[in-house]
Amino acid sequence: MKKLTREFYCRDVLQVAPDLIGKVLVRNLNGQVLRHRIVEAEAYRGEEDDACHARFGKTNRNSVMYNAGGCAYVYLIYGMYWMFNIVTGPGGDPQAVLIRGVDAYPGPGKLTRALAIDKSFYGEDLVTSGRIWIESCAEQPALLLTPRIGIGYAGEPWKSIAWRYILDPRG
DNA sequence: AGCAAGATCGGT
DNA sequence: CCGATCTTGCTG
Repeated sequence: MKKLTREFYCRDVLQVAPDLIGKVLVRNLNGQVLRHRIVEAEAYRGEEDDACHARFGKTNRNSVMYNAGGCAYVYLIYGMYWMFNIVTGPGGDPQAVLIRGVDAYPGPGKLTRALAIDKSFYGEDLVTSGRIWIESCAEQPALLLTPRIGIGYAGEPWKSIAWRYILDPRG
């Protein structure tokens, strides 16, 4: 189990997002180390992606998406759930992977609640952080692809593109 | 300065 | 299907 490096995250989001499935999200909660396998993720790719938070350009909320890969993009949705994303790409182009589920906690709002991830993680660097990072696993598991969830506001083709990656339950 | 909508979830 | 709950960013 090796901690993922900067190079892993600095690739295009369409390479990183599927590669994150099966990897282990590690959270050090005041000395208690929680480890969970990532089972669901989605890619958000650039200002031209009509579902991406950067579709209107750089704003205060999404500014961290323009960083080089490896840091966290955390935001509040519906006034009560924190969404945990990982920025990808070489920098300059806003990209991020939304972590939508881990083994014990399916659902993006549930996993942030269980792992105590909140606004204080905005911009946290997963390459150097001592409280959250990701480790590699033995082998790349089989995946299923579907369109992204909860982005009905987006137009075509963005609404229908299969940029949601799920661990294949059949292995 | 005001307001509508949101990358969700849990209970009817 | 609907309400909770509050930040964001668009519009005027």
